[in-house]
Amino acid sequence: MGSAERKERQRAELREQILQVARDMVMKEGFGALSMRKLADAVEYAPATLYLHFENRDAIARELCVRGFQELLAVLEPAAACEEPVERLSRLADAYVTFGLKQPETYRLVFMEDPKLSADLFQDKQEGAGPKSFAVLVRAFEALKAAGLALEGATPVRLAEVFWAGLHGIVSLKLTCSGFQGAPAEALAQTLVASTVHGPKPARATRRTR
Amino acid sequence: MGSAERKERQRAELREQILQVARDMVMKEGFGALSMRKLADAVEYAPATLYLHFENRDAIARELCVRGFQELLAVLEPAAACEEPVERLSRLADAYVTFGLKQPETYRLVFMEDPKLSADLFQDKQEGAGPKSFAVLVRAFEALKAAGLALEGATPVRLAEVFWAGLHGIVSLKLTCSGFQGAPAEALAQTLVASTVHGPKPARATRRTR
DNA sequence: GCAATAAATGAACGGTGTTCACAGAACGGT
DNA sequence: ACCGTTCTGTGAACACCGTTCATTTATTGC
Repeated sequence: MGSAERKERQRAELREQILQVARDMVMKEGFGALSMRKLADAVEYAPATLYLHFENRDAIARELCVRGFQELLAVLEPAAACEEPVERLSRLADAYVTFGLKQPETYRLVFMEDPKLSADLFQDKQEGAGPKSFAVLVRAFEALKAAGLALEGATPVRLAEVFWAGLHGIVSLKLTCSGFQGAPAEALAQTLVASTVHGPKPARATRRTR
Repeated sequence: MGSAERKERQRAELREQILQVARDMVMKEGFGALSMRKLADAVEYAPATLYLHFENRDAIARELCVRGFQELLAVLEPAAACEEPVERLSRLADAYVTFGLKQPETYRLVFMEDPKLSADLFQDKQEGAGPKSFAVLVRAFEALKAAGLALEGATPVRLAEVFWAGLHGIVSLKLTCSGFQGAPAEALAQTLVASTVHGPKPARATRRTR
C-alpha cells in the first residue's frame, strides 16, 4: 500500500538530486556550461530521463533561479532587522553586495541571464520572492523618511528602486567588467548609501562643514 | 602593382560586411542567436571562410563590443558638453539610459555578456574607450564638486563609479527583470541624479519627472 | 504468474563552433 | 607563356548541444 508514497518520495529525491548537481555545475562553471548531457552523466541517468522530471533545460534554470533568489532573501532579512535606519540601509547594501560577489554565477543566473528565467520571481505582487524582498528595501526607505533622512520629492518606493539598481549595478559591473572599477564593491556600496542618505544629520562617512 | 592594395581592400570589405551582418543579427535577435553558420549563409560564404577573417565567434563579438561602446560614447559626448554641472549630469544620465533602452541587445553584449568580450575596452588606462567615457563622468563630478554640489568625503572618481553603476543597474534591470520596476527608466535615472546631487542648493532642474 | 503501469533508455534529428585537407584562382618571377 | 607559390574558399568531418520518441526494462496490483 505504502509503495505509492515511496515511489513518489523516490521521484522527489531524484528531482532534488538533479537540481543539486545542476546547482553545483552552475556555481562552478556558470549557467552556460550547464548541459543536459553532462548533467545526466553526473546523476548517472540517460539524458532523456531528465525530461521525465523537468520540461526542459530552462525549467531547471527557473527552479535554480527561485532558490538562488531565496538565498539572497535569506541574507537580506537579518540586515533588515536593524532598527537604526541608516545602519539598516548600510547593512542591506553590504549583505546584497557580499552575496553577489560570493555567488557570482548564481547572481548572474538570477539577474543577468534571460528575463524568462527570473520572470516567475516577480509575478505575484504579494507572495513572490521578488516583490517580497523589494518590500524590505521599501520599508527601509520609509524608516529613513520618517527620520527625515530621505530625499524629498521622491517616494520610498522610487528610492528603493533606484537604490536596488545601484546595488545591482555595482555587483553586475564587478562581474562583467572586471577591469573597470577601481574601488572594491563594498566600498562603492557604502558610498551609494552615503549618497542616498540626505538630510540634516549627515550619514556615517559624511561630514558637513559648511 | 596596385593589385596587392586592391586585394587588401577587398579583404577589408568582406570583413566589414561580415561585421555589418553580424551586427544586424545581434540587434535583431540577440547575441545568443548569432550563429557562425547563419552568418556565413547571410554573407553567402562557407562557414569556414569566416575563420579566415576572424579567429572565432568571440572575436566577432569583441569587435561588435568595441563598436557598440563607441556608439555609446558618441551619445554621451554631446551631453557632456553642457556647462551647468547638474544639468550636465542629468543629460548624461538621460543619454545613457536612452541608449541602453533603444539598443538593448547591443547594451547586453557590451555590459552583460562574458567579461572576456568587453575586456578590451578597459585595457589601456588612457586610450581605451572604456576609461575614456568614464573620464567624461569623472569630469562631470569634478564640476559638481567645484560648485559645492557633490557629496563630501568622496572623490569625483568614486562618485562617478557609483553613478555609472546606478545607471547600469537601471538599464540592466529593465532589460532582464522586465516585470520588476514600476517607474520608467528615465524617471529612475533622474531620481538617481537628484539623489546624487548634494549641497545647499537643491537641484531644481532634476525635480522634473519625465 | 500475468497484465497493466511507470521508469528508463538508445537512437535519432537538427542544430552549434571549429578544424583541416584539399581545390581553385590569382599572383610574381622567369 | 609557363610554372611555382601564395592566398582564398570550401566540403566534410569532429565533437558537442537540446530535445523527442519508439522501445525496452522494471515495478506494481491482482
